[in-house]
Amino acid sequence: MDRSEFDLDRFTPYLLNRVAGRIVTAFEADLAAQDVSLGQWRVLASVWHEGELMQTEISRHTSIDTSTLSRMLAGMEKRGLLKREKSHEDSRAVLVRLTAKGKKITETLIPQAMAVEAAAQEGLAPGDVAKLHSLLRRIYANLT
Amino acid sequence: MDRSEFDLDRFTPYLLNRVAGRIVTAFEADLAAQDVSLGQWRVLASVWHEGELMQTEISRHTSIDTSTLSRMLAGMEKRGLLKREKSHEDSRAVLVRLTAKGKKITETLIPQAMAVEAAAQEGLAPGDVAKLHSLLRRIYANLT
DNA sequence: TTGCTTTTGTTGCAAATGCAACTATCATGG
DNA sequence: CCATGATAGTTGCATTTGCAACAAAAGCAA
Repeated sequence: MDRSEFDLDRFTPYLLNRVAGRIVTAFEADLAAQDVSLGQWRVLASVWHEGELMQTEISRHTSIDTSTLSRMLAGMEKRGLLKREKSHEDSRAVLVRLTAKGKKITETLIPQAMAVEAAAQEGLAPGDVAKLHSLLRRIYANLT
Repeated sequence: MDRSEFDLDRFTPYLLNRVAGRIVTAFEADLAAQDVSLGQWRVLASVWHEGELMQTEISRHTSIDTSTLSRMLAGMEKRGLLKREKSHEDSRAVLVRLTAKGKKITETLIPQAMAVEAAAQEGLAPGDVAKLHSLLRRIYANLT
């Protein structure tokens, strides 16, 4: 097989992964300042955004395995970032909600995350961000 | 803070991560068929593409920590996928090269990876892929 | 109702991960 | 040349991860 037939620099998954890695790196200091791991941040952002979520839904939003999530949420609850309580409609399910402390930390991190996003998108032409989002959503849908 | 000020569905890092996760999922069966982990695939693809790489360079390409990589490469070498030999120019460095077996497995996976990419990009207008790559490269450069 | 399947969440356990500490080598400034 | 700092790689060790196996609850079909 010839090398030119597979150029990593034109391979979408590679480019995506590379960018995602850089974004994480750029955000790591902010996370560390709040003593929050990347996974925990994703949980906080998801629950903050949705208001209330079952663990399975968090898992789908964050791609974190449910077993990992179970233990991660236990730790976050012990630390007082969120609380878990059994759902009334489905007594298998556990509903996760942020505490005031969890909200506060999340709302500290959100503007910092948006600053990283802004830095990442600096210099893009008007409409480029919308185009990027549109393409990413289409790709996501294609793989569903 | 108002919920509308931070919409995950318009947050670039979230969209990127979501897409990356789907791509990985779509490729997992192919990887499992070769008994290759995601990290190992990234190593194989990088070394195949470059021909020969130092471990540090592999780490930069794949975002895999050097300590993890050290052990991962040892395992891959034991399995016969690659070989490591000391560099002559810099005797600290270890040069990694694929064996015939490693090349063969990689060249089995490459077309499968490209098929996943093609499925992901299905229905995109002409020029959209180039536009996507261009945006991703710009974002990457912004965070360097 | 009963039996079978699916879904939600937790835990055991082995493997993977990543930070520190360390060695060895190279680069640079006096 | 030597001294200092930077870089490449490995290993120790504690934590994290994720696959299996499991329990409990819900859904569904007959």
